[in-house]
Amino acid sequence: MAGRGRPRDTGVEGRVLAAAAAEIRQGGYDALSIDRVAERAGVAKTTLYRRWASKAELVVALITNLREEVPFEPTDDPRGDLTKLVATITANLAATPATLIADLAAAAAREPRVGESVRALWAERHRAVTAVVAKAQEAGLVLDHVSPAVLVDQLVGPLYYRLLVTGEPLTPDYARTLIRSVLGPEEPR
Amino acid sequence: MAGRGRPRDTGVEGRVLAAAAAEIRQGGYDALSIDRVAERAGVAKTTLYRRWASKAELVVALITNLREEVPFEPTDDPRGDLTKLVATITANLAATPATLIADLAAAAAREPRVGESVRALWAERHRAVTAVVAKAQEAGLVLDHVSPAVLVDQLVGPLYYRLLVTGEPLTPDYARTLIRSVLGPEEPR
DNA sequence: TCAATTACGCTACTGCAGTATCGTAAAAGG
DNA sequence: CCTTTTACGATACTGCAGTAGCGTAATTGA
Repeated sequence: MAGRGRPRDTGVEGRVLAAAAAEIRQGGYDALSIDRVAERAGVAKTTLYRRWASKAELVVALITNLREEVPFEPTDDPRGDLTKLVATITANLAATPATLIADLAAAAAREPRVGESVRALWAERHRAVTAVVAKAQEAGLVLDHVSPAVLVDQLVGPLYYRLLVTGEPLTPDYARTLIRSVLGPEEPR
Repeated sequence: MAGRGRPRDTGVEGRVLAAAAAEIRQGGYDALSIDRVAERAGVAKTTLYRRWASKAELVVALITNLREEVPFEPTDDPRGDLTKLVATITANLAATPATLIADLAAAAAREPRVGESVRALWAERHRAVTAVVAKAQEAGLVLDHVSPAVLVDQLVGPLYYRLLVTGEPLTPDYARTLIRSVLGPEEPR
């Protein structure tokens, strides 16, 4: 398995990601300078580019790395599940600087590889939301003519729309409003 | 009105915008280089920066300039109006390179002034959609508990979500699906 | 005519992402 | 031991956005 030549320094990746994390925490995407990260990690810039093809790919790797997957356990209350999921996504987005999301989206649009990575980041959550929506539909909470995939877009899309386009705040209340708009007002049991 | 010193060269703005338009048409936001635009317009780079504070502001001015306002005339068929509006927005977005939208969103997140300009660009359309949605609600096509503003987000947000996040295509069919999802299947008269 | 004021062009600069080149270090295989 | 192979560090470079400084052109007011 190990090739012929000099082996890769296994410490590089960790040191670079740590340095990058420290830099991006204070100042977002722009403030992260490849030169500074390399110096901070004690690594040559060229070595850094041997691991990640671009700044965007480094940032995606960084986020993938930081991200702790919170596995979602569906209960038998689809409405509650959906509310919780959307609230979590809203809170995560609200806690992330808009510039970071926007810059990643821009990089994703430019570089196909980054696009794939970003989509892979969201795939799991997207699946979770879709599953819960489908379950809600089975439970009769959603009209039959609605496609679950489209409904997911109509729940999550507005969050990005607010964050990236209108600039309106992402509040927990807005998340609840989105759910209500789709599922109707809550009925007392 | 005219100040004391040397008057501004009134031709600069037009020449720069024309040069910028020519550059951005082939290659998008990235390919637009301020240096090249300045040279092409026969204008010093510093003069260019005296008119627009950043590349993003120049691009916003460019788009504002190119944009021909298609005034929307509402009929007495809210569903038809809404379908038409969303279809138009979808077609416009689909025809615009994703990188341009994403880069503008990124610039808007970074520079407040650009954010205002971008939002001003969309304000008119946003108002038009909101008005039609409100009319649809009066006509009984939308349930009462739904807020028009939120419904607009749920119609337009998914378009940006697809364009910037999931990368899925923006087809006319998708626009129709969005409408159906919100207003229900079309009822034959 | 002359000073003040404002705009312009020009040159030079910083910091940035990304690339190319080259010498050298560390491993494997002969 | 020696060659091959791969990784690394260092330096230097390009093109970019944006800024600073300066000399000069064009206008107004005295």
